[in-house]
Amino acid sequence: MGIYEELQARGLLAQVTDEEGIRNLINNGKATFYIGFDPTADSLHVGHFMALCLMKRLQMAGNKPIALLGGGTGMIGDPSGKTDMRAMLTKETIQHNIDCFKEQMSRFIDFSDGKAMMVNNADWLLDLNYVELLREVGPYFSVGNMLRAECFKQRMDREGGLTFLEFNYMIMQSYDFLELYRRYGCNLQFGGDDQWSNMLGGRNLIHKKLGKDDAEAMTITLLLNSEGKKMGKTVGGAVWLDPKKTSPFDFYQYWRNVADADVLKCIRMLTFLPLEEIDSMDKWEGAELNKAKEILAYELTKLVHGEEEAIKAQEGARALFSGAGTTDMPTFEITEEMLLDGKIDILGILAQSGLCGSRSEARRAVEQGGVTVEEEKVSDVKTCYTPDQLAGDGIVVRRGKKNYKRIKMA
RNA sequence: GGAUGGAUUCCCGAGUGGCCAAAGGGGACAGACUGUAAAUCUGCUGCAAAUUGCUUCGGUGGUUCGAAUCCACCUCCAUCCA
Repeated sequence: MGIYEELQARGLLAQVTDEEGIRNLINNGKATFYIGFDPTADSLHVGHFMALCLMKRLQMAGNKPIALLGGGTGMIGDPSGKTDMRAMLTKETIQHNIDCFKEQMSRFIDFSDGKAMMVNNADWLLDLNYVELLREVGPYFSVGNMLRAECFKQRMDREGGLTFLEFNYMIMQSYDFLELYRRYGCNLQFGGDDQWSNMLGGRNLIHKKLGKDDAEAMTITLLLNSEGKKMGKTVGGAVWLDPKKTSPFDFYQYWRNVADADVLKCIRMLTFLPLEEIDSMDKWEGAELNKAKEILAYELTKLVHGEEEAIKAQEGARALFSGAGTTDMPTFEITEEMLLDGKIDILGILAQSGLCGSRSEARRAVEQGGVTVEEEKVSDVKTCYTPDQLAGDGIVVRRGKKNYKRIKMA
């Protein structure tokens, strides 16, 4: 089975410009392909992770990846799939984000010996001259076609509208493809399915401008959960790959908690487990799926944070949820200033430690029976603790089912 | 530039002088049930020294005993016209 068939079997492919052409290209390791990353934050997140995995798979099949960092396009902001206009980032922020991305990426992709490249489109986009650009690519874009693109149509109907700045994003991205084609012989572009129209723009530009028709495009299925929402997002924001922004434990828990309906899809799309093994899991039902979730969480944590962290997260989670020994958990230290009359009440502990957002929230949690200390339910909001009780290993405070913290004196 | 309609709590959205910390829904959170899932049911959802007090309805001033609500100016947004 070639890489193309494998990608297909894993459900990763959404749309392709030329099935036979692309199959031939990547199965024989003849593709030089690129994926763009917009440096909108200082860490990659789960959405990027899929793209990285794909790059890795293709690289293993002998193709050459180009990671394109959007230092130039980041100055504009992609309107695709966005309700609101993106905040404009400063040059400095973008550069900082690019540096962070580079570091994280090099852990997944092998950049040695020219096996992969990393380029920044700021190198060619920032120096463009407006009139020259217009003359060079302007004639090849039909405004009618652009407006027909789904992403623009949606934006036009929504509040906020579409600005000229964003409208130009497609042109910039198309120009990228053209430039990479010229410079490095890049003949394939990958991207999220929401990028489809932008990618076609590039392919089209190469065709019309250079008269070449060997540039292809291909999109990855967006990872949606069974409710149709993008995965990798929590209320608090994205699930990051940077352990400082999303701890390995939280990362593990995110995957441990996916809905039944989504487990197998995630395993198939995100892990490197052999397909036969995954197929055998397909039959699992009910409580057995819990095993699959553990596998998913473990495999992904291992890929992103390494085996050691994955084991730690798994053991920590098992210990916590079986109610047994709770070795590894976040600790919060109470300082002298937090004490009142030589003690601190439960509301203070909850609010100070971050287990609750405010004392009022803490009060509610206690009143509803959602707070336990050392596995004993706390029912009185006035319960107080003295430094003696918090000495040594302190106490384990839990809010709800999944939020634990060890509280002790500083 | 002109006309019209808007801005309410995490989001959508009601409220058009006191009964308003502000209906309803969504989401989040907590409880029950479970499998760390889903569905369902219940509670809860500004802050605090908590039968009370304080701060909130785009911004700034004003009218009034009393303003999310009325007036003036300003900012931003949408739609139509140019």
